[in-house]
Amino acid sequence: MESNFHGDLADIFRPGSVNSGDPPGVSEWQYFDQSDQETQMIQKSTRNHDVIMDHHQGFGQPFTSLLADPLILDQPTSSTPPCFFGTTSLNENHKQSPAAGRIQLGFDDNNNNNNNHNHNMFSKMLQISSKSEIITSSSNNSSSSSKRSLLEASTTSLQISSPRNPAIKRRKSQAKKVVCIPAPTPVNSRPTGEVVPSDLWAWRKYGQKPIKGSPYPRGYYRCSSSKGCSARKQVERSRTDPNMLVITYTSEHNHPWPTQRNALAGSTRAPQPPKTATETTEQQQQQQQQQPQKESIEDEGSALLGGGGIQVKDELQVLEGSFPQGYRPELPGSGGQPDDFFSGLGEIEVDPISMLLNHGFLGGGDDDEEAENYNKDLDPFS
DNA sequence: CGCCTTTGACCCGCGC
DNA sequence: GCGCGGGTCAAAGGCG
Repeated sequence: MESNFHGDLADIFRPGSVNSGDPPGVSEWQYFDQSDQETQMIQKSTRNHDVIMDHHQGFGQPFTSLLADPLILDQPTSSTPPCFFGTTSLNENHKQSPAAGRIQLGFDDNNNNNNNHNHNMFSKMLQISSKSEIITSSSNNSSSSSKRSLLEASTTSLQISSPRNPAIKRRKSQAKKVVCIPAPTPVNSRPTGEVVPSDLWAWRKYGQKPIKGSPYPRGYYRCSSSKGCSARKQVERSRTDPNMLVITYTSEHNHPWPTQRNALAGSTRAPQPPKTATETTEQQQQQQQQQPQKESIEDEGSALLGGGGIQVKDELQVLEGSFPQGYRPELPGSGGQPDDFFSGLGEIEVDPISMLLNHGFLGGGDDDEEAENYNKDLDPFS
């Protein structure tokens, strides 16, 4: 696996069979060189799921550590990853352009499971191919039953393709990684309406643009954990499924994990438009529940990116152990509030500690270097 | 004070 | 070459 590793954003991985001792579907990774992606179209449906991800620290360790991200790896109670992790040089994954990559959402387009985000955030998948459109499995020939079977079979299909020209020449053709995560449901959302699978980086929103053809704007974030860090990401709702958020990572973090989130200073507030400043939490919550589809993505993005809010900061302190290096979904009922977090834990089917243990992050794991680093630097229990 | 979000303007890649 | 549209900049204002 190291032989082909180029160390660039194009290097992607999937569960394979490399390491031993890790939980099934967790340890074994194969990487794909982007140059081969065009011909190495990955389309696989296995009892385990395919996850394509970055091997090195591209986009920061959140990706690197996805090897151990409980959201992505096999869960004892869930079998499909919450989203797709892949690399694409294409800017507009949604654009139905021949040059764009193709993302296929493998979940039921009828949103039959949308209400199950709280309990099965992992029951969705994406496919990427060389044509850039997001299509749901329902748009295929697959019947709803077959789709259901697909989910219930705990399979994940994934297609990845490279851009026509693997060379990174221009901004729009930069290698990117696209992550799709379930958008919040009203029940699962914070008072401001956003889900908080925030990673450990501090992100600062620097722009937002309406995207043509999409009713949802796209938020632009850059890493604020370190000055000069070029890591960026974009957050937008999926057009095909508003319940999914599409996060596109660009560039890499050029700094280690932020052990102290000084960058979050001044961000200890939930992002709220001025008009809602006087609203009570209950009022906001009611509004979110009443109009969940109308909520703007920027709030979610802010939460996703750790862009602000004391909720995020506190969660970082609490959740780092549970979701050490990847995304941390807003837990059911947590509302993003630290006080509610543990109540939300009650709905978790898997003990976070167990998850850590299972993934080798605490104690008995392999001498996984990242796990060690985690234990040193991020383990709140140490 | 420092960092945040917001938002209009500007830049620039890309297709025609 | 032109225009569209995505990406970025930077000023303004807010919050802890």
